[in-house]
Amino acid sequence: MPRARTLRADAARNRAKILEAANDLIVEHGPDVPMESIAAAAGVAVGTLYRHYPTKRALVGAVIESHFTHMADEAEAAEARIAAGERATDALRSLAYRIMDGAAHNQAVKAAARSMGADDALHHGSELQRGIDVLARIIAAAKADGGLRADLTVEDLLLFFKTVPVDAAPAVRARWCELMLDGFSAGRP
Amino acid sequence: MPRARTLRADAARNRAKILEAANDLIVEHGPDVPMESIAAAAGVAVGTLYRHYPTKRALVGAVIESHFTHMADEAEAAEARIAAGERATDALRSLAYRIMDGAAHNQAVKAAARSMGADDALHHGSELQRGIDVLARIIAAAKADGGLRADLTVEDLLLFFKTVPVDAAPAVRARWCELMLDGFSAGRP
DNA sequence: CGATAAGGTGAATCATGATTCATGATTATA
DNA sequence: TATAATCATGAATCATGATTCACCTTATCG
Repeated sequence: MPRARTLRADAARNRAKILEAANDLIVEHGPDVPMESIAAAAGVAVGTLYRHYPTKRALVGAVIESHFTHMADEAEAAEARIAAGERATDALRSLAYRIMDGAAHNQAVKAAARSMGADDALHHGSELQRGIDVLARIIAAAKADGGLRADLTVEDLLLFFKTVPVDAAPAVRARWCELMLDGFSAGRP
Repeated sequence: MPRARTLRADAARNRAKILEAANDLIVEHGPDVPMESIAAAAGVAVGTLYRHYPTKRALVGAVIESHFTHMADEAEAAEARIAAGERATDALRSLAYRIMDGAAHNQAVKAAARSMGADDALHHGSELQRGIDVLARIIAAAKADGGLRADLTVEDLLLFFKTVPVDAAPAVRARWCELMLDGFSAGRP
């Protein structure tokens, strides 16, 4: 998705560095990282931030979107493994674990978004939708092989990702994931 | 728990109004409600806030503590019902639903705490501990009557309360609770 | 190699919000 | 009721952080 037309080489480089720095700092220091800090971390001046992203909200939105991209890719990879013969339920399970860390990060960024204005008004572009679509197919497949409770929906999965304990230690997070997935599995209604 | 000595009547009244206003506003408008707003909602001037709570953090801490008190009370009530003959597993289940809304609120306030400095350094006084102790006894009882997976711990429950989807609609929250509790029940390991 | 438009810089501006403090009420006693 | 503590008030102070803009740099292309 190139801009109007070719972006100058250095500009493209800076844009990437900014996005990365924004992600890192927001994840690590929470919603209130100053734009100045992000600029410093990216090795540019504030003005440059604003050339690429007109407001802080826009920057945060871009970071979120990049997470959705990552998650959607992860989901597609899982789907590919299913196509290659892996049991859908197992693929979903490992996908959940894989996405978890990404989701944890995403939540941190979402918090940033919330602490500003419209939290959900932020893009929610096609990337999220792409991920949701894939997820729906995987869920259907997992139900078909009998590993998932029949009433589980994509929304449930999304809720799962939404409630990932962001600040918990990895071990705690894994335990949480285990409990949650057990609630998802067939056996109960 | 009286202060140094008797608090002037009007002062006590204000103190209560402030705590209530702080709770309401933080829950509704998020971590960044200005002290001015809280003061206005409580019907006092900012200076009065500061007479009762030396910093914003202190105020938020007090609000959190009051939530812990509420939750601990709720847990004790559940324990009483068990003593009165209710099945422990059922009591735990309904307790979870009961605490959920309170926890949702509490999370909002915790977010406020986090957005400032030390999030866990805030009190965590005896009220939290009281609740934890009761919870532990209820869990033991529920395991005894065979309704709970054997490896469930108090920490798991705490994690559950910690991850309540704060901003979700009540129906969504209920669904989430159902899924989670199914993960807690006996049947899986 | 220039010319030039695209890109970068960072001090200055502007807004918001926590916290303080000199001054004016109220409540609780003697 | 008179007086001393206690409280309450809110404008002023101070700090922080987003955003802008007039002025330099440099990539790109003939």
